[in-house]
Amino acid sequence: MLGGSLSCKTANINGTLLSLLGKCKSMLELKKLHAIGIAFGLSHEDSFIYKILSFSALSNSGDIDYSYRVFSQLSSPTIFSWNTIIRGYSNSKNPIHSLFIFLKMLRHGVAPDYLTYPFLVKASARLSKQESGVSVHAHIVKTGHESDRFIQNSLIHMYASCGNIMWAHKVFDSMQGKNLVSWNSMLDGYAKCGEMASAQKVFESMQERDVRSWSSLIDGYVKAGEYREAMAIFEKMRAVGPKANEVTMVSVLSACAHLGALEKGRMMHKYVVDNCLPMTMVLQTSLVDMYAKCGAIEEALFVFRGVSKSQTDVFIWNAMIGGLATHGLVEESLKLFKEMQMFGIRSDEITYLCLLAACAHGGQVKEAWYFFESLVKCGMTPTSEHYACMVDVLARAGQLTTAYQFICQMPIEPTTSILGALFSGCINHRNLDLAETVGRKLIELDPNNDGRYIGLSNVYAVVKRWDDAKSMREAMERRGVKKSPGFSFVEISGILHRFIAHDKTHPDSDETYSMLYFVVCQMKHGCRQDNQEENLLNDTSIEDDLILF
DNA sequence: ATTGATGAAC
Repeated sequence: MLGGSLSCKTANINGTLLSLLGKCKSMLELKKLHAIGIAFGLSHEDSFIYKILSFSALSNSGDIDYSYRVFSQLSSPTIFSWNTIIRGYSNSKNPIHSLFIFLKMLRHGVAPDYLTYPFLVKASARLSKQESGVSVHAHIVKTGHESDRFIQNSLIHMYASCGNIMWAHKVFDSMQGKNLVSWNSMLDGYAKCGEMASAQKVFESMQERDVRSWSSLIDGYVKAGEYREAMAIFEKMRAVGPKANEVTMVSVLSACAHLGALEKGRMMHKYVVDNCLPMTMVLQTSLVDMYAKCGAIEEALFVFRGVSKSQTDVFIWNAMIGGLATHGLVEESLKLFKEMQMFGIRSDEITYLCLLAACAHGGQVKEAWYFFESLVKCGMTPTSEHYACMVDVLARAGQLTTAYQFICQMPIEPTTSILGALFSGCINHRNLDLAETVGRKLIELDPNNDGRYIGLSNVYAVVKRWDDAKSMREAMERRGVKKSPGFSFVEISGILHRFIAHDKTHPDSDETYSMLYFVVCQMKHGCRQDNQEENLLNDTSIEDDLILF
């Protein structure tokens, strides 16, 4: 009788705690409720433990490691508890832990069920670890779960994420009753691998398309560098497709950024606001990046300043620091770096790359050395890009010998970007002997890059070694290296204009070229517009410059 | 209780 009344009281407390846990918002609250539960002897009550596990493993404000500590104290966890932990880790920063827990589970003699596998496959996908994905797949076959639609969909995605489109397709083809997720996973797989013709085909054969189908296609075009196509698909989506969401807009903004399409970018920003799309951190980063890349650094700063700094991550700081750096606002970018440290945001390799780029733009050699050294001091390993940036700093500043020595004592083999930076420096500072050595090495390393032959040929042309210049062009032709024309875009009143080097087909071509001469002339002499052509014709050094740049 | 998407530097 007495036991009965006690357990009745516990049941009441349990009920109250369960409903409070349902409204829980933070780990702090959860821990308080957990403590109360333990005090009232509920630490072995299944429903109570499940709530604790699920919140800490799955909610956005959760803490999977806390969840795991609670889990470890259970003497014989149910399959639900195992799955919760595996699921939590599959979404975490360390998806590999899902696989460790899976092993533990097998050793405990607990059989995974149809819900365990999608999480394990997802963990492998997020790790891009095909080997582990295949092991999990083998378990799936062995335990007879091969025809589960959720499992098949996650397998398609996993193989596609690992770059194995063939196997993704095999699973897809074997499926009975494909649904939208199956089609989207296949489409996204092709888009991620840059096989846009196939992605487009899948997209067109789909019976039904949702916002993810459209977003995957747009993002595929963006990743493939086909920004105009991406924008065209977005316009089509606006006309006949579902409403875009914040993920779609991230890809679209990236396309605008690469095109330098400021007006379009502003319109996309307006689209986000007008449609009340959630202003996520990722979206804000894309906006900052878009404005910075389109030359609207003030607007980039405006968006950046509007972000509540308590929620920032390293991405948005890097975008802003990098944006300021490319705008030549070196002081500001270094100041922002200090601010970032004040907010306790840990800088990473990319931050240092941005800082080194800033130094390259501002000619700050001393600061560059400082950053390069602190990168190493912070326990990071400089990548070839860091070396390339450092060489760029030295080469731009004319310290060609130092740059050369720096390259010689690197622990890695010089890449083409490292030597390319030195090569440009040699040309800019007219060290044509070193330019020749480096240029020849570059061609040896990268015989299919047309720019290297042309660059070296131009060097010979400047020193009037016409035969050598010619032989460079011939070597290029002999090896079948295709000349890819340089081009750029400029956006005027929302219309994108493309300029190809030496192309004169644009209706305003004459005017453009006369402006170009004017600008070059001004840079050279600060001369006035009325005698520009005369000046230009009389000055052969301008021709040298036009050849070299 | 399950599956599918997005950001920074070159």
